[in-house]
Amino acid sequence: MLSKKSQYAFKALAYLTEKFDEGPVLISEISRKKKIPLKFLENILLELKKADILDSKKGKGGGYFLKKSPEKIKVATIIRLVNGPISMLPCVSLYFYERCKNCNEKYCALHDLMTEVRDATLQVVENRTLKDLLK
Amino acid sequence: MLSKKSQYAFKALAYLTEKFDEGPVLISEISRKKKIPLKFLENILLELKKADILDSKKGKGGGYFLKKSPEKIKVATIIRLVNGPISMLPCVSLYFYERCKNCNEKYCALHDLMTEVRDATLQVVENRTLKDLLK
DNA sequence: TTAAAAGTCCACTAACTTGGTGGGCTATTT
DNA sequence: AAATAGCCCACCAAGTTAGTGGACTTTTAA
Repeated sequence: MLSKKSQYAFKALAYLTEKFDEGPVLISEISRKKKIPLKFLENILLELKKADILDSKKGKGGGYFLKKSPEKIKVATIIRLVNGPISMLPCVSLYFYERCKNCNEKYCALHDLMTEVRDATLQVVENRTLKDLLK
Repeated sequence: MLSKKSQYAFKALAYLTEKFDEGPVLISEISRKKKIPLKFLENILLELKKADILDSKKGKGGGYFLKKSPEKIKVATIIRLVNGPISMLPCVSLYFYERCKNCNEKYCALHDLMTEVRDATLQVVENRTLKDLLK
């Protein structure tokens, strides 16, 4: 399951996607409109900024905004960033790979099955962007 | 990600699938062969028994065994039982559904996207059984 | 030049989950 | 009755999640 943090991140990003042409948006505005605890949202947006998804401006007229256009930001990227691995096992993860002890990957049926699951999931999240979060 | 508990459960079930025709298998044997902490495994097997996946016999010659034949036990069932929801959001879960506040399901794009992910995942795990964990 | 606006950073916390462990009890077989 | 093997209860340490509080820095505009 996605953490609440991830859900907040998606809500905030959807909002910033809506407002993409309107310049910086206040944290407090996002917090109010999307009902996300202000300080928690602050942390989330900062993290997204450090990951080069968002940029910000300080002082009057400041706020947060998407660094790239919404159709260039994949849903998969956001999940990995805020939520962590998409795969069900470390040994089938592309971005968070860890070798599994007591399981020879070459002959492990669970490994193969979870690779299929991973690919089915990626088929969706790698081909959807923030733009698809709008209707 | 699947918890260690889930990974242990799958390893144990794979072992019991191998030994399906050979009568009850000792917890201690599974623990030894699959390198799963004994007491932890005890809890897991008991839980699987209570969920009607396994059955057991006490006393000499006792142990655990699959209650149904391996090809009748779906991977999806085990995941839901030991790990929890397969969906990424409660509001798209079939077995652990919870309404989401601040998100009108009728018009929520994230909801739709996560429904797609869910279906892609189910396509795999609903159509594989314990038998497929063997090679 | 200074006050207000707005993001940045650090540190702390309560509650929950995960991955166990220990010890005794109960049922079954020989 | 003794040995075997699962059942059950309760507890624990470490990590994660979902926050909160407070001070600091940068930018803008009066």
